[in-house]
Amino acid sequence: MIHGLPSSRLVTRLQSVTDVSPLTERLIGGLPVTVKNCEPGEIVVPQGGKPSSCCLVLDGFLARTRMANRSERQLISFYVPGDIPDASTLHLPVMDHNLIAIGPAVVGFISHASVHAAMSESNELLHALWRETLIDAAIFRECAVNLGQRDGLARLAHVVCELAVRLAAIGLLRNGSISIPWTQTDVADATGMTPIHANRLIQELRAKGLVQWEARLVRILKWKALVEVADFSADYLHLKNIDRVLKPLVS
Amino acid sequence: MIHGLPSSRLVTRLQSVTDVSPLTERLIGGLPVTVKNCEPGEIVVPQGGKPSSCCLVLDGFLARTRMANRSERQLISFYVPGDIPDASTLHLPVMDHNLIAIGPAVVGFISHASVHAAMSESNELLHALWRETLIDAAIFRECAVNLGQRDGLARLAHVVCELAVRLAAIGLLRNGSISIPWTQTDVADATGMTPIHANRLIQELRAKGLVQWEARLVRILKWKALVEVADFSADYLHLKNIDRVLKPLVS
DNA sequence: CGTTCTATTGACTCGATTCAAACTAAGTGG
DNA sequence: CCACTTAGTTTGAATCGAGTCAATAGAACG
Repeated sequence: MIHGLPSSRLVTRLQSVTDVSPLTERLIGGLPVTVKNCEPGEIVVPQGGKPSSCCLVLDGFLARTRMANRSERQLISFYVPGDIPDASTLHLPVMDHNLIAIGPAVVGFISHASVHAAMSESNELLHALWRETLIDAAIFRECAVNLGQRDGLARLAHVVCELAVRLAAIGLLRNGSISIPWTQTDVADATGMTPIHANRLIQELRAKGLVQWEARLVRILKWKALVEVADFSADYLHLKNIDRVLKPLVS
Repeated sequence: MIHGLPSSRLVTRLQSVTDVSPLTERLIGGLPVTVKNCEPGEIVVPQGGKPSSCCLVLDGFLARTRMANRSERQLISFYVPGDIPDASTLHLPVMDHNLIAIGPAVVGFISHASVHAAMSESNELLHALWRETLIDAAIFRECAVNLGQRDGLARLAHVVCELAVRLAAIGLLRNGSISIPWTQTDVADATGMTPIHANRLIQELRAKGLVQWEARLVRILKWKALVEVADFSADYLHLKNIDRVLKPLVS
């Protein structure tokens, strides 16, 4: 459930990176949002489409996917509440990838026109949204490093670490657990391996006592050891107060 | 050698994506540029640094690299003349990766202050630079798809295809060849494999008659077949007049 | 003219995929 | 309420791509 204005999710997210002025917060609060419930697996914004609005994740998770060889799906990044995964359509009309719902999700659509209008009133908002797209890009880069240089177990652990930190940053980490309704096939597509192999590596993480991974709830048991296995550093997420964000994980 | 103003490289690049108004062109021409020659392998902009200027590639090639496991280097993307690889520093102060020179390169530094000043005079320029960072992000995404889903030969072919199209788009493709002073180790780091394996796959591309790969000159012999092997589509580069760009390659 | 960097080749090993199949959980409809 | 379907997870065995180790050959450079 979403309390208060849908757009408060966005404010929370922006505040995890930088301070937000009252003016900008008011402008965001004034944005007209069309809320939509999405089915698990639903294509929220399709590749090849030319959307005239941006989509803001309000609840649940989205993911960015692109096909290779007409059948292999690479999952490039996950999106959590407060993220605007298709902010790129403000300046690149055609989507070159899909945005899909991982499990049931709630999104809000905000027309490009109203976003542009708000940005013209607040330079801070403009820079904040640009910055969001840049952090998104940093996540893609880390995804490339992950897929190109780390072995299977590290890739898997890295995805868990990133999601944990991003959820912690917006206050959605519960009991040191991330609750995301992904299937092992989703995990496999995110880590560039087969579902069979993903399954075996999940078992290995469990056997090492690093995580508790039951159904779709992943509880982090040994954060430092997991970070070590994952070769994870949160620098690329460009969060402010990173120590405070990590505190509930380190314990 | 660079003819005319150094910044004309940037105008050429921007024009490959969208039209550029005379005002914006004039503003770009008025940007103060500090030119610097870079040694092969030199770190042009270091990870962890907080640059106060943007760097514009004038001649030669840069590459974006990030380390994994304290020793493995992933090469995420190449930069060609006209690109501004660190435009992200306009809004994210800390570099989370390195920019290095592939072979000798010439870059121009433009202070953040003067870029911001120019953007405040031309909304078009602001949107164009934002768009540049978004296309950069699209290249990272494709890099992730490449590393995660394609086999070695396809990854290698894909890197060649992308560079060929990007060079063609700014008129730097000569005789259907790309002339880039990379080592096979650079190629290996870009494709997520060992130099030994990169060498074997380069030989395979040669054996299939797709490319002529001698020293650091890669001539494309069979574009369509190479695209087929690479599973390449230029959509993610968001170029205008893509057919005209591809013409010298298809022949 | 030796030193260093780069390219190439061969043999061996191992991680990851493929193929095949069993098992669990959750719906669905008769 | 129970067969039946479907989606997801788990296990095993065989194969193959890619990495490692080792060594040589060539090119570039001071």
